[in-house]
Amino acid sequence: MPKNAQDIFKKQPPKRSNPPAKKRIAAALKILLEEKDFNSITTAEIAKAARANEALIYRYFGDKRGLLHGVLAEYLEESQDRIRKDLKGVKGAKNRLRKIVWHAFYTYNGNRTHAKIVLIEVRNFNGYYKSDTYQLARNYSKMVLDVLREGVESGEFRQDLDTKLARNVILGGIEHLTLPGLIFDREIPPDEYADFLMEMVLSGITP
Amino acid sequence: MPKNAQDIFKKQPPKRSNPPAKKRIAAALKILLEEKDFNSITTAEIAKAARANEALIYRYFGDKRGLLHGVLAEYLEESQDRIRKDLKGVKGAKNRLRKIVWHAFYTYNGNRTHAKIVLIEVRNFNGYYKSDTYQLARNYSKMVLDVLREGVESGEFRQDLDTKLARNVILGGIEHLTLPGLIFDREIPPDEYADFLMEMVLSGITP
Amino acid sequence: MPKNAQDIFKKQPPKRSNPPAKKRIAAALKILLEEKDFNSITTAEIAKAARANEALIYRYFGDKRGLLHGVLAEYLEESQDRIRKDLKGVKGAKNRLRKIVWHAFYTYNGNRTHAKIVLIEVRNFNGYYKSDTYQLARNYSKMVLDVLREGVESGEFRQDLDTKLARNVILGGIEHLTLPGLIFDREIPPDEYADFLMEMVLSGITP
Amino acid sequence: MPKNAQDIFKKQPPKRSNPPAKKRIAAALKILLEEKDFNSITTAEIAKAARANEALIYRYFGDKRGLLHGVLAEYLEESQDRIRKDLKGVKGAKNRLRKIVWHAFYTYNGNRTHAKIVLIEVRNFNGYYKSDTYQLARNYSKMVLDVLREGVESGEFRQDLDTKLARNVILGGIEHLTLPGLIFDREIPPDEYADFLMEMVLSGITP
DNA sequence: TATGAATGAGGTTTCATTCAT
DNA sequence: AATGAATGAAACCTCATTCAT
Repeated sequence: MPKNAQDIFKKQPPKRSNPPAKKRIAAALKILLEEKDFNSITTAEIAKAARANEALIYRYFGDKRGLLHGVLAEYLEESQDRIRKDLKGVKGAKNRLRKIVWHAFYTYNGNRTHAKIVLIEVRNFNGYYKSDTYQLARNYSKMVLDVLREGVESGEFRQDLDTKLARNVILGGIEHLTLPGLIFDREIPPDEYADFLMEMVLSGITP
Repeated sequence: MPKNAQDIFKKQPPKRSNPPAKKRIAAALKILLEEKDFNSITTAEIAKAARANEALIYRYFGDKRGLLHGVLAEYLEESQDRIRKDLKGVKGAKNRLRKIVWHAFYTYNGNRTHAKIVLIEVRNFNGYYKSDTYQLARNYSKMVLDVLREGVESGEFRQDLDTKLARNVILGGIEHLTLPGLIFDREIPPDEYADFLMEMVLSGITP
Repeated sequence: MPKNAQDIFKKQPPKRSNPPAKKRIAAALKILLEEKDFNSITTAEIAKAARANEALIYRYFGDKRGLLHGVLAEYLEESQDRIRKDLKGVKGAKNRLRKIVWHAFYTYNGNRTHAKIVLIEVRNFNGYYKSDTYQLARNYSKMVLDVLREGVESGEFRQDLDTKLARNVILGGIEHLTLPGLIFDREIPPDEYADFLMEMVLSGITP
Repeated sequence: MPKNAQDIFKKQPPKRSNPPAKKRIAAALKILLEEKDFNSITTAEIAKAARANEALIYRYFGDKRGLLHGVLAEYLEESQDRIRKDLKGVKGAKNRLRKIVWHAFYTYNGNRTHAKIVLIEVRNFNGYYKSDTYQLARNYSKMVLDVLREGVESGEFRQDLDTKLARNVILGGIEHLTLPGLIFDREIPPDEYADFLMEMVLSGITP
């Protein structure tokens, strides 16, 4: 969004009322999500935490659910940007795959809110799988698939590998390993989990 | 409208011999929990499903949360009874431990509602860890601890084993393995998971 | 001293047995409808006027619209009962038709709220034409049709009369004549209007 | 749906002589009034349809109601100009009266929005009868009165005619005949209705 | 002239809970 | 033991209107 770019150059020191309510609202939800689940957070609470008028939630995000999607979309964009950047220097399908997987654990570990939204909150919503946000979420899935295909082409992975199936196993594995840490509020060690998952998967993937 | 259904029960002579409303209410909640989470179930819904008056929930269980605890307590008693019975003929700490662990997976797999309450719903409540129900839940934890101590005494397990820590690892492992199956509604194979967990744990426990 | 008559109508704080809130709510809406249109009446206003809790509107009538339908249904039943009773002694299709038409004007004139609901408010609602209340409203239409058919059989009306069309003309005429009086709050003289409409219609109907 | 309204004002070429926002706002309301009643139209909707900022409604028209009055005033001026023009060549009180009456039906039939505002929307507002717009609306009433007086003077109408009363009867008749067509969205045939009304009125007026 | 941001008051509706009998 | 009636608090959401620029 060009809005972001503008804001960087805006005069921020002089006036305190500069951060627009939209940002404050999104930020407020993020903070509140650390403590309770989305359904038990009220719009009044969000507005109060954001020092914004309740109606602005509806102006900016359509409705309460839209706000959650908005927050998720932000997270997804950020993390996918970071992955793409980090992936730049990495050569070889295995290495790239490990980087991607590691990134998932790393992100989920460092940003529990992001993790909770993706793995728990959003699944309740009917419309989610038709939403724009879901399309964003699929980018990640696409990255994994692409790397798998690369690996098959380069000979790093089995020629007869069913890449889509393999992708599902990998994504399922990530969820599998992340969830307990998320719910019971324990560490989700990225290196350990990434190694574990890679080891499991590679023994079935590599030729 | 289900008014008709109610009337059937209403017009009965003041003789008490039918299944009391208390049981019907608990049963109703169990059924409803199969489909939605506790917070989205309303007391009106419960009462209707139980063909009971809403106020009876409060007479019998104090409040909505009390009802959940009541249901959980029932489940816990049942399953702990079953474990104790099943454990009768089993000799040896390892065997007994495996039985206990297997039972957990078996119960969670067969009774998702039980699993959900224990692993998800109940954790939201502040008072839970001071409740009677929590004491019941600790019995299970106690069983594991006792078996571990037995094993240490009998020499089946390492003499220097920190039994409390080991218990936590085991209970954590059970949760760990159960949760994804629960959330994503997949199978929780008791034998496979019990074997897996025992193998992992034993290599660290046995002398 | 015996309790004075006033107590019957006044609110009786110590003991209940008041007319139940459901009735008070319906009555309150009726009164409010005399002064403003349905959309500008708030549920809070209704509840206050009924000295009842706002939530009871939803318990008893489902929603605000349901309340309007409830009130209308009451009116329809009352007035149709009265027509049927009044029609008992009347012989001859013409006479019966006049009685029915006269009744419409008489009812609309005496009960502006009834008239407003039927002729104005209810038409905005999408579901109306599929509602039970609409079926009730059709009874009236059915009465007119039946009388027209009687008249055709008895020879009072033309043998080749399209009774359905004639019914529509008559009902349209009633609305046509009623509306201005309704909107501009003028008299809707039943005799005069009934005569006028009958004369217009009969000259096209009689053989 | 109001989407249509938006499209009407689609991206216009960057001509500088654009109709200013004030006109676009008034035009937008006119279009929206064809589909829903004034109360269900939101200022946001109006602004969007007009591709104007919501606040401009307040700059140009004071408030939402002021906008309605503005639109009505426009209509009234247009139609009264037309009447005056059409009346130029017409001789004789009867003929002039018929022309005026005919014009009312003609205008109402061709411009439902105009009709709705005059006959329905505006009557809810308390202040209306003290507003400038109401004074405009009285011009029409004045025209009728003037023609009646002319007729009395010229001997075309009874010498003892109560012209004010007669005016009311005529205006009432126009409303009487217009409303049903308006509400039930049927034709309002100007010739037929004008003839009918004139005939009714004249037989009581002519000496 | 025009705008984006913000707001307060109020809308309908839901729900856990209590009370009188 | 059981019920129907009632309730208060809060939920999500809408809208006309104002303000700073």
